[in-house]
Amino acid sequence: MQDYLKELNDAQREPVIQKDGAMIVIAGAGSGKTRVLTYRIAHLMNQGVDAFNILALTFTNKAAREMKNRIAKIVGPGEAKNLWMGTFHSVFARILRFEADKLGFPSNFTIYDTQDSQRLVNSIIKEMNLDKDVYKYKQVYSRISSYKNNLITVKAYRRNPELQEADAMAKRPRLGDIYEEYVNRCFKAGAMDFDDLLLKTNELLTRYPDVLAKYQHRFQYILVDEYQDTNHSQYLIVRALSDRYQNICVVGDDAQSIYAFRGANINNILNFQRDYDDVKTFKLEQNYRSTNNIVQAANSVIEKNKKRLEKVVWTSNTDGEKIKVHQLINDAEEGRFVASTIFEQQMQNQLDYDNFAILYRTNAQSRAIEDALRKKDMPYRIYGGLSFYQRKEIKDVLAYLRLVVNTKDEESLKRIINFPARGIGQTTLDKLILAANHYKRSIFEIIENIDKVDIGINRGIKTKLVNFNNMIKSFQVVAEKENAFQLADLIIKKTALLQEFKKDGTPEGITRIENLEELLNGIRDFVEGQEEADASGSLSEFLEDVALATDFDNEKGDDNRISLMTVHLAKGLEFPYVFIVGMEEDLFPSAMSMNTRSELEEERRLFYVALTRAEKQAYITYTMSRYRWGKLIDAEPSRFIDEINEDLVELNISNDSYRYKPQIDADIFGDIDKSKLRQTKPKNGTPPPSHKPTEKQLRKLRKIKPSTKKSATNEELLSLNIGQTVKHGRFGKGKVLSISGIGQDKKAEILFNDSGLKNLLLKFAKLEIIE
DNA sequence: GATGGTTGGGTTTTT
DNA sequence: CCCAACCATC
Repeated sequence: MQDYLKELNDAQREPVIQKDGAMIVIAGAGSGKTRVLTYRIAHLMNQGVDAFNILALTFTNKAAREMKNRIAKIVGPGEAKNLWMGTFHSVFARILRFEADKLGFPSNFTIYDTQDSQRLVNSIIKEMNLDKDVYKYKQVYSRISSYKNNLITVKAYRRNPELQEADAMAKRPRLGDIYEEYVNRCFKAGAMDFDDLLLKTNELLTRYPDVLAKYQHRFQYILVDEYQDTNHSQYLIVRALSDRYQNICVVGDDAQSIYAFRGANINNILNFQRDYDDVKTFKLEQNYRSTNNIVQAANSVIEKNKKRLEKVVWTSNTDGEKIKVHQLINDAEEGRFVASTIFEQQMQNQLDYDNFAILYRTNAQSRAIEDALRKKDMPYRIYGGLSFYQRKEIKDVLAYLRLVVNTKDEESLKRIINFPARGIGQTTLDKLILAANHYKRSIFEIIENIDKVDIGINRGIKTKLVNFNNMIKSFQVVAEKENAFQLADLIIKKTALLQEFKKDGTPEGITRIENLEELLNGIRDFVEGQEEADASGSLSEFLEDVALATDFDNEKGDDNRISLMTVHLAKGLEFPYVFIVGMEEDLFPSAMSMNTRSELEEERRLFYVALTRAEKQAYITYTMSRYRWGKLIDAEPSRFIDEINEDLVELNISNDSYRYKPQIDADIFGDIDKSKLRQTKPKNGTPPPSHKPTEKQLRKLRKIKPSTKKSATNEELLSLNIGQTVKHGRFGKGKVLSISGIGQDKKAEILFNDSGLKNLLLKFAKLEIIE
């Protein structure tokens, strides 16, 4: 029964069996943190704690789901079902729906995403006739967001002269007014933004002691993962809920705190000992994930940070390969290098593509990589970036659904009132908004009563508004008796959204149509899943799932693909082979994060996270120039590369790359893209910028040993015949069964005596021909 | 007054 | 490169 305890080392077991009280687990990268959390929960249940009384806050919903499945295997599926697990946002959104009336919100409140919020801020700035060059909506929004995350309500802001002065100094004295109007408008729209899900939870728990008591009693054991990335608002929620029983277990790693930009407060983890009585501290320092070289390289980097908790991560794993650093001429070459290296590794070692991850600092970098992978027909999946649900066509359909559920949802209404075009333009909309603000009603209520109010529009437009109203009303009737899938299907047909996208006929239009189909499938899956689970399957639940879904939540099971994502998204994940690309000054570390020491330290932690994702091998690449906003920009290697203990690095600066030589390997695959060639060719005869290696690089360069190849030459291998016997470094002796492909693409199916049947690309396979 | 084409300004990281 | 804002056209 308790066999699972044997699967833990001593350090891991201690926090698992420590049942009560406050405890913090400082868990180094790859030290089995998830395992500890999982087993701790299972162990609590085995000791008689009811699943209903356990709350586990994780970083992604996917992490929660996986943990739940693992727990179910130990304690049984029926029990595990009742666990409360999920992200802060999704857990408290659920609680807020239940208690919404206390805060004056409808229980089917809409969740505004960042775009909705920013658009609202933008229209408020316009309505207030403020200078849009001074009041930049994105900046204003991020200011509001940070107030909310620090629990500075409008009231608190008004009471705080320092903050007001700071905004006045930044020439934005009206920021408080915008903030106030924004909050009012969200309230009127029956909408909460991401930050509200935490802020309003705090409000709920503070204003209603009985509600607080209820949830304190309910959540007798609380666990928080990735505690280093909690912000003040989240911190206060955890404190409040755990205050009664003080059975709180937080897990985190200060070295992996990378979300300060969205309000995460590293002091939450640094000061945990002060916040609770009699805190037990545990440390997990043994890394099971990575080779010793990777662990030591990561250690040598993070050492440069001043603000750290005492902790030494070590491993008993083998040294493995060194960190391989490669310099490339530009971002296109970088993409090609990564693609062919993966291809080579994959063929040589017969690996699946899902062993590889490509990590970058900014989403924009994915493009060059994608191009390279697509050309070689290598399967990949991009996480994050513009997520599926943020795409225009998807948001359009969702806006209809959102409006049906909550007609007060102003942002959805604005989005679709004239899409597809039905002759209700900006001027009409402005008048509607004016009237809505004047009568203190929602825009939709004005439309409903368009006959009774005079807002200065002509008959023709009035008719159009009445038609719009009738259409939404008819959708509502359908929503009453049919499920979400049938409604969405009807909306797409009735509004002629499909035709709208069909008529442009461009490839983008076609993907949009495909996306709409995928959305419908997604809704159908949701509805069916809910029916199976005997859940209500309501439309608003679907919309909530969608609003809070991370990209990992839509994982399609058996994918064998290369993963592409930002370093931020890679936190908590691991891959045998990791490529960290774009390691350049101003990119990683980002140019925006080099002003203060603490910002730079966060970038360094980010690099630490990137390195420690790798199990077997980490590659780092940087370019000498890259396209940024369509312009070629000179680049310099990142300072972080130099910070890795140089004994653990293998620096590869090919001499070739100093001469201009595009398409190094394109001919191998016979797929030269001429448009790209033209693009990279130096214009008006100017030679590309020359880059001389720095002194330090040269020193490292000299250390690189020449590669010792004794395998057969390319030509010999390409003329390999069926029946010949060959020897491979890892697979041993084998016989060629068949040959496929032509030229450089030639592959051989080889039956190895010990390793079985393998399919090798001859170009890369280091084979010795025996006979 | 709505619509569609063009331009110009901004671009870190995410729930 | 992508989106908001502006301008000319119907």
